[in-house]
Amino acid sequence: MSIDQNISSLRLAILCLILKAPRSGYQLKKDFEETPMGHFSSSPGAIYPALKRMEDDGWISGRVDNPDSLRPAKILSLTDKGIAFLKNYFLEPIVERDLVYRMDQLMLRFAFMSPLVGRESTCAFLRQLIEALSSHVSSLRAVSRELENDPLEGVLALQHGIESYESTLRWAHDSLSLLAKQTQMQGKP
Amino acid sequence: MSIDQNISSLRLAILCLILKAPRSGYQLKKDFEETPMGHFSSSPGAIYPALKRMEDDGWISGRVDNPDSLRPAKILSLTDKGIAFLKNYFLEPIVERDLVYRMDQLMLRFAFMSPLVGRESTCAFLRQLIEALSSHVSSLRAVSRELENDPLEGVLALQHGIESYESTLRWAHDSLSLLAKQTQMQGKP
DNA sequence: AGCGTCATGTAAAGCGTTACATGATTTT
DNA sequence: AAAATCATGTAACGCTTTACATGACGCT
Repeated sequence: MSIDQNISSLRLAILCLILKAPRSGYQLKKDFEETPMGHFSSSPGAIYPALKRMEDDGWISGRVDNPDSLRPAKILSLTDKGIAFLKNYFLEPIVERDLVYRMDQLMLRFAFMSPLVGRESTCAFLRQLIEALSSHVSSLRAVSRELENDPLEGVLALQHGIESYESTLRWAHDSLSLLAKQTQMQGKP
Repeated sequence: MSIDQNISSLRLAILCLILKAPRSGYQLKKDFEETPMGHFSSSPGAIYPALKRMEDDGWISGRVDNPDSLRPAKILSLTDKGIAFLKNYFLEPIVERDLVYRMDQLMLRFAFMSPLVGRESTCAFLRQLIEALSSHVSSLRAVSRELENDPLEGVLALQHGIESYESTLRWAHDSLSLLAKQTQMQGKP
């Protein structure tokens, strides 16, 4: 079903950034070091090989800017294939696996999807997220109830997980209201 | 300073589980599949090599249970060296890096440290965590304030990060009160 | 003259994922 | 009799980390 079974978070973060605006490997490195996207940590030994592989895959292509300059930078842009990939990726349904293993990728999707697939799809994404989170929290609570004679610290650690998902759930509700309101206002100026 | 620069989450999770009670590779696999520790996902191709490496490092050692049985299981226990490693690891100070890149490891520490280093140290751990989280949230809020003309979705994604840390902060406060109360009560029966 | 930054990479080693392999036992 | 479970692993591949390497430019 899903076109990409697995894309690494680093690859996705890179694609998202050069979707927003084409840039060089060095600029990507800076972005990861200096912005709140920091936890897609990255050394040149991760970024440059990743760029090469994605160029080989035909998702991005580099063009040397200012070839005469003595310090030429290779500016990377998405190819049509790369754009198509991202579009498909952004529109995939959310499954429980995503919540547990790939929350970071869900947040990347949310932060970067609107320009490519529209605000409507972003709202749909949030509605799916709310659905998935609600059901996941319920099942975690069920597990928690069965842990009554486990060590207190273990129960509390699970409690932390539950509260994190609940916090994300509240955030999704709030963000959805905000986006929905803004989208309406854009419709009626 | 820090004795272990980097231990993988899988290695740490395995050590914690066999600290709680010695067990086989297969049992570890089951634990990761069936308990809320699920996100230390794991296939045999991850667990068995990790066990082998940790045996080579001298942290754990295996003893075949029921050697006569046709289905012998190799039960792994911590060595003295492994226990010493874990003890040191549990007592390391919390740094901002841990919050951003290794929250899962912090939760493992919390869940499993008490039997080895005592409730007092666990409370100290929570106090450090509260300290680190407070300061991290402040700095994220400062970043957020500078993002006023960025796309709404980007700002909201950062907001999600902030709220997650705040939720963890609330949890740490609550857990500390609970543990402190319980520890007191154990003192005066 | 030296240090920091721009800019791109390579090499080695370890870790994780997916898939495959084996063989006995228990359940349906 | 077939399927699931117990129990342990290996092989190939890709990704990440750490460290190293190169060279030009800009500031002090």
